[in-house]
Amino acid sequence: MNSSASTKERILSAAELLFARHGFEGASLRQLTAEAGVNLAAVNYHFGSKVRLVEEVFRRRLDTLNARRLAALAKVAGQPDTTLEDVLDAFIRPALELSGDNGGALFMRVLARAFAEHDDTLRQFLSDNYGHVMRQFTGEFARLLPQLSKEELYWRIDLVSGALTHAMSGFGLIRRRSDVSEAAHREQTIAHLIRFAAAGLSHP
Amino acid sequence: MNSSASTKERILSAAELLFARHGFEGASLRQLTAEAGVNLAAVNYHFGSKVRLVEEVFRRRLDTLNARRLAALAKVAGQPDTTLEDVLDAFIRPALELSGDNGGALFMRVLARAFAEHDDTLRQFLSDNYGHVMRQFTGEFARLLPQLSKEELYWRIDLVSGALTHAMSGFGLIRRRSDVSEAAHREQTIAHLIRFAAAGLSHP
DNA sequence: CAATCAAACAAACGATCGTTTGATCATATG
DNA sequence: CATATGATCAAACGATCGTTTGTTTGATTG
Repeated sequence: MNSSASTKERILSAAELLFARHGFEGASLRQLTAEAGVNLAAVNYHFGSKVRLVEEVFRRRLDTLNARRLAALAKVAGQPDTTLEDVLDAFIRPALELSGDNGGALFMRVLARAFAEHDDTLRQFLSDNYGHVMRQFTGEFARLLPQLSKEELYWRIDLVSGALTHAMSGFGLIRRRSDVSEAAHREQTIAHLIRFAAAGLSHP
Repeated sequence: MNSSASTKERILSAAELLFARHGFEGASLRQLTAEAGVNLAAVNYHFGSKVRLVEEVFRRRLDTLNARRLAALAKVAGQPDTTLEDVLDAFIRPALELSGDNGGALFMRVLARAFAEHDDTLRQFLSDNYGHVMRQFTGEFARLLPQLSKEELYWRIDLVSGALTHAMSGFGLIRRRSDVSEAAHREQTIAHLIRFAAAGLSHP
C-alpha cells in the first residue's frame, strides 16, 4: 500500500493504523514494518527508537491540526459578537477535516487512546508541545461564560473533551449511507457535536 | 498488599491496577504476579489463560455494577413522575459508589480503556454479557425524550457515554481537598455529571 | 572510473513474553 | 499412618519483543 510514498511516510501511516488497532505496546515493529513493506531496521534507522516513532506519529498530525485550530480561533477570539458555537466550531471542524486526509480518521482513534491511557510520559509530551492550544481555547471559553466559576468551567470543559474525543474517534469508521456525501456527513456531525457541547457548557 | 485475601483475589486486584496503568497487552504476567505476591504460574492455574483473566476482571465488577444499575433503574422506570435526572442517577451513582470499594476506581479506568480501544473481542464479550443493561436504559431515555428521533437519541447517548466514561475514569485519582469527605465529593461529582448529561440530552 | 554516503537489507543480540511441566508442600480423608 | 488432593513453586519451553550489527545496494560527486 502507498508504495510510491517515502519509507518514512510509509512507516508513519502503518504505525497510525496499527497503533489505532492494537495500541502502542500492542503493535510490534515487526507487524508494523511488514504492513509498511519496509525492512525491520528502518524504524530505528529513520526514527531512532519506537517511542520516538510514537512521538512523530503525533507530531505529524498535531502540528497541522493545532495550527488550523489556532487560526480558526484567532478569527473569532475577542470579538464582541462571537458566540460559543463559533469557538466550538474552531475546535471541532479542523479535527473532522483531518479525517478527510489519508489516515486522519485513524489518527483520531490514536488520540482517543492516548487520552484514555493516562500515560504520564505521553501526557507530558502532549502538554509540553500543544498545551498552549488548550489554554487559549479555555481562555476564550472563560470570556464567553463569565457566570461560571473557574472550577465549574474546568469541569465542563473536561466533560466536553471526553464526549468530543470519543465521538471523533468513531467518526469516519462507521458505515455511512451512500446517498450522503462525505462533506454533508461531516457537517451533520459537526452540527451535532457543537449543539451538544454548547448545551452542556452554557447550562445555567 | 492484601496478603490476607485469597490468591485469586490478589491476582484480580493486581490485574486491575496494572491493566489500568499499562493496558491489557502492556501489563505482563510477571509484573502482575510480582505485584500480587504470588507465583507466576498461579494465573494459568486459577484462570486458565491471560485473556480469561481479563474477562474475569470485568466480570467481577460488572456483575455487581450492572445489577445495582438495573435495581436503581427498576425503581423509577415506567413511573409517570420519573425525571431524566432520576434515570441518569440510576446509571451514574452505582459506578461512583464502586470507587468506594477497594480498587473500584481503578476498574473505571480499565473500563474507559476498553471503551477507547475498540477491540472487537472485548466489545463482543461486553455486548454479549451486559448489552441488555444499556438497552434498558436506552428504552427509558426514549420514553422520557419522545421529541427526539431514534438517530438523534443514539447520537446523544453516545456523546453522554463518552463524557461519563471519561469523567468516571478520572474519579478517585485526583487529589481531593482533605476537608471534603469522600461521600460529599462523590455527591458533588454525581451532581455535576447529571446536570451536564441532562442538559446535553434534553436540549431541544 | 573511483570514492562517497544515505538507504535498505538479512541476521543476530539479549531480554521478555505467555504458557507448560514436574516436583514439593499442606491439608484432609480413608 | 498412608494416601489422595488442591495449591504453590522453580525452572524451562518456544515465540516474539526492541534494538544493534555488518554488509550490500544504488545513486551522486569529484
